[in-house]
Amino acid sequence: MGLLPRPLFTEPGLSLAMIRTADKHAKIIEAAIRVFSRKGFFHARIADIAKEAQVADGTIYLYFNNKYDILISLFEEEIGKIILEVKLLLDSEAGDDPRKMLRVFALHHLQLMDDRRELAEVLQMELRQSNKFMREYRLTKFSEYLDIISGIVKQGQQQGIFRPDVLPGVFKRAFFGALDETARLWVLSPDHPYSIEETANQITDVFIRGINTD
Amino acid sequence: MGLLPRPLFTEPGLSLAMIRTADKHAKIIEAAIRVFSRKGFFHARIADIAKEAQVADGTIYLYFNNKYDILISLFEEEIGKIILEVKLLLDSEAGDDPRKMLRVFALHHLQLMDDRRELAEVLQMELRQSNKFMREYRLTKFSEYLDIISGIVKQGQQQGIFRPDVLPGVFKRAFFGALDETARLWVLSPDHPYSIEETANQITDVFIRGINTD
Amino acid sequence: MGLLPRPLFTEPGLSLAMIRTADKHAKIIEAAIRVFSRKGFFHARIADIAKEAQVADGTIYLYFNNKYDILISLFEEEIGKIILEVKLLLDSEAGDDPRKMLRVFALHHLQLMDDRRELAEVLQMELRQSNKFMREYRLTKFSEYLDIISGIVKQGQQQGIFRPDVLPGVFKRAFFGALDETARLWVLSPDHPYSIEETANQITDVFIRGINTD
Amino acid sequence: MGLLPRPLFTEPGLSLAMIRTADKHAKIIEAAIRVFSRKGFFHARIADIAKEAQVADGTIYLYFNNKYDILISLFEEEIGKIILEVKLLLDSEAGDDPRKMLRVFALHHLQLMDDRRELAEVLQMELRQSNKFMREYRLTKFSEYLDIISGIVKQGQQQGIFRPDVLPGVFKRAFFGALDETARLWVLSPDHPYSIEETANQITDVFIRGINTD
DNA sequence: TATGAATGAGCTTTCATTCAT
DNA sequence: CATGAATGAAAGCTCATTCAT
Repeated sequence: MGLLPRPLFTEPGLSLAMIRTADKHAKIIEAAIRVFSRKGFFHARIADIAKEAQVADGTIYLYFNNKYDILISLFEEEIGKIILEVKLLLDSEAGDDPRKMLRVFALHHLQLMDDRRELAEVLQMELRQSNKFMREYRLTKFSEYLDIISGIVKQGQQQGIFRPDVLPGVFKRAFFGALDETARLWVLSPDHPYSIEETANQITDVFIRGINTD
Repeated sequence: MGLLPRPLFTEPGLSLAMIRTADKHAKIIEAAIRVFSRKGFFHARIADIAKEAQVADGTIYLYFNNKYDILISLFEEEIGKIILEVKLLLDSEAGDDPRKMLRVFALHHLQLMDDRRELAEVLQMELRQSNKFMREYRLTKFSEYLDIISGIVKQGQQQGIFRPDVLPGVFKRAFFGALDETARLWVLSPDHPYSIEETANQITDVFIRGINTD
Repeated sequence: MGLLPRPLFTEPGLSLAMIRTADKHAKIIEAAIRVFSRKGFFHARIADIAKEAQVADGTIYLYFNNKYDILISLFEEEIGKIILEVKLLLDSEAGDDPRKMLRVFALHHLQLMDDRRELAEVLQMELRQSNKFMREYRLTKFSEYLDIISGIVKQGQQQGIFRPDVLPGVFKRAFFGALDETARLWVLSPDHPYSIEETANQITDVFIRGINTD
Repeated sequence: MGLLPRPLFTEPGLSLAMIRTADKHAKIIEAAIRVFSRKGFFHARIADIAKEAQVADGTIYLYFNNKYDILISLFEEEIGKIILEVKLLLDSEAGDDPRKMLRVFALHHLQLMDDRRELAEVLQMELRQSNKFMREYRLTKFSEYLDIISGIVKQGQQQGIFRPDVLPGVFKRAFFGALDETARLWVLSPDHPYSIEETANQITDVFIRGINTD
């Protein structure tokens, strides 16, 4: 018995059970993204998600309180990951140039919406409803995402390259709205007439010209 | 029965019955706007709408095929009215100046979203879902609304005052998205930090600078 | 049209619709008694009651708020009827003699439990649980029923034929408990070894001797 | 493995394992009494009982076949203990006087219902249902408990101090019912208006006068 | 023995839609 | 045209029980 192979090294505080748990939580979220994108939140049945995740219906309730909780968790976790990604990208590719930063942000957002079509669809379709009907959940991650944009604007204004009379709180919504409405087209009709880079540049060009001091 | 009073004169093609019918149709649409804005489409019950419209549940099915049909009709009719309004306004207030036209469009859109809060909420929350789940209905009116913007852009490009490399099909979505995301803030938190005019100008300024030739 | 027969006289405030409604309410209560007696409240499904009452599942919710509400209504209504019955009987058969009254009460209670076996079973099995878990409902009718007994005792004490040191509030529970536990035997094993009259007399004899002054 | 310490001496037929087993069996029963009294049998979850007993859910199934089995075991074991107690008490305190015996029985029953409120509640609420739905289990202990009363009556009749025409089988139910319905009041509203002794005496007085020859 | 994650059958309740009046 | 009582399909969620470890 002592001869049975045992792991020589175990990550401290990360048991097999925890791995499995994390595994199932993730599996359910991923399944939910697929199902929600296919049928929408309201038409999606718990049974659909369970089937897609290859678990029993009841298992879902070991990881989430209810159907809404799946949606909210999905939002917060996925947007959380996106925030990390885009921040990393801004650091590594945009230097200290706010114009470059807007460009990077726009390209990343559109690329993401294109690459992860199913997630995009869920965000596009369900985020608005949720804000209204699940007030208890604040969708804090989403705010955080928008605040990256206003942060860039403020930085540009401090550097004197963005017009100081532009309100960052208004700009962030306008910029995000412009990108998101554009991406929405792709969700509805998957083949885009222009390339992602082209579209991202078009939009960023307008906004940068619009906000530049000169 | 023959003795019952009948209208001696009838507008051709518009009988009393039709007026009454139109009356109830409108009453139900208005009720639906209020109920959908309060509870969202999925949580709204036909019984809620019937109560709000002061008709019996069954009466609704004399004017609409089903619950979805109410939503679609609501979209098409209300957006139809908005299109008429904004076109009239563009004619009367913007002359032939595309810059002025964008300004008028933006102000009108935001003012509308502010004035008709309940309608705004329904459009904000339900339009996206519907696009996906009711493909049979094309939401043609919505496309028509967006095309007003691209029309303005094209006109400006022909006049040589807007940069020719801006794609009108991209611009229309960006501009609408910027306005709509901004208006969405008000739906969620009714008191706006800045005035509507201020906000409309901020956004239009950015876009006009962004698209201007020079 | 004026020649169509119309009811010449209509009971004020009792429309056809109201009769139908009362009808269905009663049908559901009766069905519930049968189903609850057969399977017990917890094992009884709404679908069972609906089937037994020959209505759709949903119809039940037009008349009752939920499953508990059926049980509570059943209690209050049936015990209400029993109270009326026994009061009438006491008036007509017991004169002013409290001893006779106890006898009438006992016989009536046991006879009822024997005649309406299904109702008896429901009261026997569910009344106790309900008192505990549905505190919001006070089971006021049941208290009223018990108070008939204490009323008789008080009357007997005023007339000087019952011992004044007997507490009516204790006696009422003891007397009712004695009768009800006895009746419970019949619910469990339907064939009684002794006749109802014999049993009723046995019990009443003991209690009357026990409470008589002399 | 053979080197593991083993008890050098074992009580015949009572190994350490059996003691541990008995231990857990008892712990679960005690937990079940608390949980059933709090929530009722149907609303109580196995998980609740497991938590209360500080064992895992699955462990319960090592000691009981199913949820019903816990309830039945609880009944039989607890009533078994009560029978032993009351028989001991009758021997030690009532001598050969059947009147005294009834008095002792009544006081003991009421005192028990007052002292062990949680057990009382479970017996009050669940015993009746169980009789109906778990026919396979005969609740033999409960019959045995009632038969103590009829035994006393028979003894009194043999001694000529109780009226011979009273049927012991009827009397036992009446007496028990009277006591139990009285105790039920306490379960529902914990503060009793009269002392236990007073109440026990009131009831026994009535029954003894009622059954005495004279 | 002991554990507790996983299972999936089961049921109350809701509500869009129908239709007899 | 108008009514609203009746319908019954549909689904979220619970929890007793199992079983791999």
